Amino acid sequence: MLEKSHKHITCSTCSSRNNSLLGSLCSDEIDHVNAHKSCNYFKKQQSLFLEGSFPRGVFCINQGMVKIFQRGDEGKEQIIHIAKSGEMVGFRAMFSEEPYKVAAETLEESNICFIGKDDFLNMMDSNPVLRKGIIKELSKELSDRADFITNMAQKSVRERLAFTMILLMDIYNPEPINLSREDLANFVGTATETLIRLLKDFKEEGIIEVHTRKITVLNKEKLFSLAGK
Amino acid sequence: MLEKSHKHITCSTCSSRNNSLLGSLCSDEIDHVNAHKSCNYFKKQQSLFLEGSFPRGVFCINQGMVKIFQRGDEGKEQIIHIAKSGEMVGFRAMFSEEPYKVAAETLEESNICFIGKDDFLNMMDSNPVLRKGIIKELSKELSDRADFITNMAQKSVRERLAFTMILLMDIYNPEPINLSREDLANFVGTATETLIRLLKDFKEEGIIEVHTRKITVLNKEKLFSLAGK
DNA sequence: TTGAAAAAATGACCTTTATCATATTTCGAT
DNA sequence: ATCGAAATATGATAAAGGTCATTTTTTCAA
Repeated sequence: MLEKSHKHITCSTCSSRNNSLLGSLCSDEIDHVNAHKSCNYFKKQQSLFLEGSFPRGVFCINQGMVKIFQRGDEGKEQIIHIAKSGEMVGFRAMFSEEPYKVAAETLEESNICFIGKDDFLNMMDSNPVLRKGIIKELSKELSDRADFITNMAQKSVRERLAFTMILLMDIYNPEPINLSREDLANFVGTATETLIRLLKDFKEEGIIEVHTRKITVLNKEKLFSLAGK
Repeated sequence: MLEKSHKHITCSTCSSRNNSLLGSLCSDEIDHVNAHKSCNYFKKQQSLFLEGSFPRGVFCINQGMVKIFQRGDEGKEQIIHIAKSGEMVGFRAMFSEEPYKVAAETLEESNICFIGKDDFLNMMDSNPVLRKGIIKELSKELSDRADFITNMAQKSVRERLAFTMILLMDIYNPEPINLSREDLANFVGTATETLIRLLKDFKEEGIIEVHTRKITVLNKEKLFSLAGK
């Protein structure tokens, strides 16, 4: 259920919170966040923050999908991550006290809450569980990005597409993957034309099924063996 | 001055500590670390930890260089980072409570201290400045890796080599860059032969000067413009 | 419902870079 | 100082994937 207005989403009953970094908050803290946050409805392709801007707080995805990306020299996007319900985005640069090096934009209409920087940092100071959760999250993402780099450096586009589809399958599960060809190409790190050709191959090999933008994985095992994992 | 034995290196007088994450420690804490750490002399190409092993503490580089890398499917290394004096390595996976996804190995003979996991985690609990420093460091590295990914995805090998040389120049400064062609190739993410050919080009264009393994940058500006930054 | 614009698909071509083979130089142990 | 092994260098070739041009399909607003 998507709230189309700016209606308030109550943290204490937010189903996305349980498996999020804020799952550890006690009811007092939840109430405090609830009182200090703002809730917003985002249209498709609406920006949360831009490369170069300064972090003013964190975004908490109640419902929807957000792409985190960088723009390369010729304006081509490189998607670094796709965040879904329950994830928080925008806090990395907040800690490093630097302007954002990445941008964030919704991939579909979304309900996203915003917690101000000070509120969030205070919570981190007073809540060791939250703090540990965040440190753990940052560390995990560092690992993921190391894998990403190694994949980029050593794998063919075909292998990377297989790898990316496995990631996306988990993110979109149980729905089919739903991304434009261009976004998909920008996640895999290839030209849109090349991506389209490879999708056709995968389709012909019975690995996936495609209905316009919606991609369903039919043969997960084959995908794993292609990705070389 | 390199200690070739296992002689103790005293934290309170360690010159590498000032600009390190441990710079914020008070003298009591320093004494505690000093009493609980171990110091080791590492030969060239000696391993600190392997991919797949479980973190037991953190390594603190007093003197020397350490490469952090992953091994791809065909055994080819992808270097993710090169750490120098003052840097700490091995703590990322410690937080994420997972086995190491990267390995660490000295590039030259080094003096490296080791602080056990419990000692380190206790320090983090009791020292907010250290904690903030670590969170900031993790966040910065996440940014750096986003840049790394975008570079890999969108830039030519030549551009990436320029970018990598700028990084290495800062790491090795004021010494010349001193890496095997293979390590250099594994950092840039290319084949060793391709790297050698590009080095030759850079040499002919007067951008660098090469004496066997030692590479000196002659034209930093050109390097910047090549790297597209 | 339709028409224009955006997205997806296809084809032809060409550049970049990997791979394999081999020669040359440098290094390190005796 | 010398020999053998490892590292570096170079050449030839092939393949992967990018680019540009064009067509087809889909989407979305009037």
